[in-house]
Amino acid sequence: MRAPYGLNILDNCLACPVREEHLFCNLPLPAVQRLNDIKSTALYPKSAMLFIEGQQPRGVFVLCTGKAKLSTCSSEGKTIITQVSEAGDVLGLNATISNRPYEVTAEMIEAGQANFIARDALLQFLKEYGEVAVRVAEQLSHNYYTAYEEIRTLGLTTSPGEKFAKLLLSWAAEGPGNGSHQVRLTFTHEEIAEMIGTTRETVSRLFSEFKKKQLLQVKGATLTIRNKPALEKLVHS
Amino acid sequence: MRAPYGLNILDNCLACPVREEHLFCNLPLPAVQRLNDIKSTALYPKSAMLFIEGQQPRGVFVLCTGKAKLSTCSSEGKTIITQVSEAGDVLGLNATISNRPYEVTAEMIEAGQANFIARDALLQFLKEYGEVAVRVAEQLSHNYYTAYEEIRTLGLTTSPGEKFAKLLLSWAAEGPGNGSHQVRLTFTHEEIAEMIGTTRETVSRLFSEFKKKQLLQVKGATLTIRNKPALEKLVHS
DNA sequence: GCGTTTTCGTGACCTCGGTCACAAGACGGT
DNA sequence: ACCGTCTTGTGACCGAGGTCACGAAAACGC
Repeated sequence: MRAPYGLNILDNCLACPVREEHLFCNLPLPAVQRLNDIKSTALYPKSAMLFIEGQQPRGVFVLCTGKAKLSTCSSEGKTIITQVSEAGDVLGLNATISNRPYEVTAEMIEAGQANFIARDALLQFLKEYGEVAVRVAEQLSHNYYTAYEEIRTLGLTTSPGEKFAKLLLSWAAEGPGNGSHQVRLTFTHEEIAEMIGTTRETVSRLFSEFKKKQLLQVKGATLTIRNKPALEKLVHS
Repeated sequence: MRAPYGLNILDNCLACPVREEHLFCNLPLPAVQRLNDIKSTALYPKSAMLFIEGQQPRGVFVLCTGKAKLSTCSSEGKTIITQVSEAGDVLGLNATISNRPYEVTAEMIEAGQANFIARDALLQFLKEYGEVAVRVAEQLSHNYYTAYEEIRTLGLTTSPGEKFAKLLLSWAAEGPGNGSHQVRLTFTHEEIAEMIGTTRETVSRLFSEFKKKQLLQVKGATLTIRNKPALEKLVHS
């Protein structure tokens, strides 16, 4: 099936080749079948908002392809990006389960497909399939861990330099090969600043500084980490 | 039943007068009965550690009375207190569900009773009683919200003054009467500093400053908030 | 191609809050 | 009452990083 944004759409969860890699989708067949019935599939372009902080929860989005950034902002307009979600992540789960407003805004930063499951349908689904409830608990627990990692970064790391090094290492870790030193740089300095809670200028200066120290190299959109041990040392120095 | 630390122990969950007020304990009777069988009750003095960051999860602690602080610390020894738990809270749930090391240290700051449920028994319990799994999901979701609030505080609030004001208001909110302006001050400046991610000296100065500005008053262990609107204004200024 | 908008680099300045140091209370044990 | 330990108050210093300002470079639209 052809679709906009130069992407293919996959309507049938049962035919998803990577289903079993994803915590939430890796369910017994009958459950997947039911899931397939209650979800609605759509493609979202870059910059599309799946939901916005403060909205009443309509349901969850299972990200099938593409990437989304989760952010929250203060009344004065300061924004932090708390997470970048990838394929397999379930967005809006906490809000939907507890029926509280979405605590973040989810915006696509790379076009992709997401399957929406309305709140009522999800709750019914949980009741019918006990194993799904357990899976949801696991997913929530996982989300909590991610949030906790964020707290540790924000609360225990003092200098922007340290946070920046931490971020670079996390990119390297999730890259292909699991220890790759090459990363595609898809964020603006502004966005990076929002991830580590500092200003654009400081991020710019950090890039200069790290380049000068031979810690990294940037060519076009490719970032190469040249001295991983040094970065690691920076983190818990 | 009499017990040490000048406290009474309550062995029987069914006889707990406040059971229904607590998210996790407010279960159907058969489930409570089962819960009562698998838990083991103990009293903990002030400074007792329920579990320590990094330990393999043994199980969860349901706090019945008393208070516990949850904290995490960096390799360099910097510590942040992420939460102060009270009666009804379930500690160590995330680690236990996902079988990852406890992400925080739980230390009693006020002596009290806690019911321990071993991991195996808890998982078995969840399987047998579907409604408990849902309750666990709700609890996890609630934990997540708390964590998120922490992230917002750490990430979006710039000045220590603002965080301090926020903390004071949160104390006022959870005090008796829900809008009480009188709070018992049970923390040292050092601990407060760890809650808002600053230094002891800064907390001391903030107290002086806020007293001078007539925002609050301290007499013995009683803290009185004298100008709540001004504090609120400080928070999202 | 060219004009517009977004993103990036860098210098100058200055404030806030961290660090160090030391003294004064508070509290508890004997 | 005396002494040791823990907690609190405050001054002096200083440096990292936020803010402002401006120009260069890159990306985008047509």
